[in-house]
Amino acid sequence: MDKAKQGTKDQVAAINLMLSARGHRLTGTRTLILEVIAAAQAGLCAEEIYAQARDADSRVNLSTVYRNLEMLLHERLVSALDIGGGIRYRLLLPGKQQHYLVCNYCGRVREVDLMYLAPLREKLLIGYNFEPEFSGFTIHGRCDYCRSGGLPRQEDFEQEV
Amino acid sequence: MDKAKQGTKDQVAAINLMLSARGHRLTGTRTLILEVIAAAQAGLCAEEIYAQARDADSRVNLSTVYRNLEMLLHERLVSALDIGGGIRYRLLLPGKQQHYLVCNYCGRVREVDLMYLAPLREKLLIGYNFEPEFSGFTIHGRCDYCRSGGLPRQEDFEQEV
DNA sequence: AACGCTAATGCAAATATTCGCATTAGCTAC
DNA sequence: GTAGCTAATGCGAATATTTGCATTAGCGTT
Repeated sequence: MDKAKQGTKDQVAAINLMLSARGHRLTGTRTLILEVIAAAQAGLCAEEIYAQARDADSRVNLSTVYRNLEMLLHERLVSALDIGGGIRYRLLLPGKQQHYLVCNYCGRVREVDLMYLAPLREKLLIGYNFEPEFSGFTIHGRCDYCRSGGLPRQEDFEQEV
Repeated sequence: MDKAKQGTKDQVAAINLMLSARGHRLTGTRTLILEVIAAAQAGLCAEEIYAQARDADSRVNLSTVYRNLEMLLHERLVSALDIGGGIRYRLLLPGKQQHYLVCNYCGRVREVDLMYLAPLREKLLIGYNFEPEFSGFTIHGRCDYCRSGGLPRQEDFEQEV
């Protein structure tokens, strides 16, 4: 087994532990779905996850994929990001939190350092006793490029995130 | 004509001006859809907007409603908020920006004062030359009630926002 | 007022997502 | 290891949302 595959397996094992601790059952289909998401470099849409999982086990059903994605989102183990062209899901591992700046004009996406969000967290805690869960958090706006005279409102710009 | 209706008409006229200035055409269907959204107290889902617009003109089509909602979101004239039970749309007027704290555990929603977000805006501008557009912005997390021992993970809690 | 360009519409069909329900299979307790 | 409970699954059907395309109708120009 190559290294990448082993890394995927390890990640999935870790997630399964977490799911089990939170009262979810570890099923074959669920593990399969997790493996597909963990192995992917970029974010995958529901249909892609379904297609790849079905390659491994033809009985896998699309609605099960959707149900698992919903659960994994709720447990904050995957993130969902829509920058046009549908929602794409990716693994959200502890220690490697993901926060995005998404440009409304050209679609470019970049990550924000958590440090930018930390003070907001403190203030929301103090002001509202509200504890934000920033995993997979996205902020929309106008990016450097578009503010600096880049082509405005260029649609359908996509990039690997 | 009663006062509320006049207020709605005024809002729609203001929005139409803005749309026109941005190169959109002012059509009957579009104005109808705007009137429905402006008249509503709470947020409406696409289907509700469709139903009400169709009452006024039976030829209105659901896909036109979706296309207008997409455009209005893009122009930041309406906000979309999903707290379970589907996406609900509402008017987003200048001077009355809306930013929400949404609890992931009980579903409660409350508004955040823009003042909490202002420093983040400054820092994103300085650090990334990124200008956030916070209209209709939502932050998910765990609310006061749920942090203070409220029933955890109570689903399907809904309230007027 | 008529003309031309094309955004916007309505309609139908294609996709995407959710739901109800009978069945299966993890997990716990014995 | 087996029995029982019920979360999770697969399947089909119901909704929700998007898309392609021919037609209509704003709006600027003449």
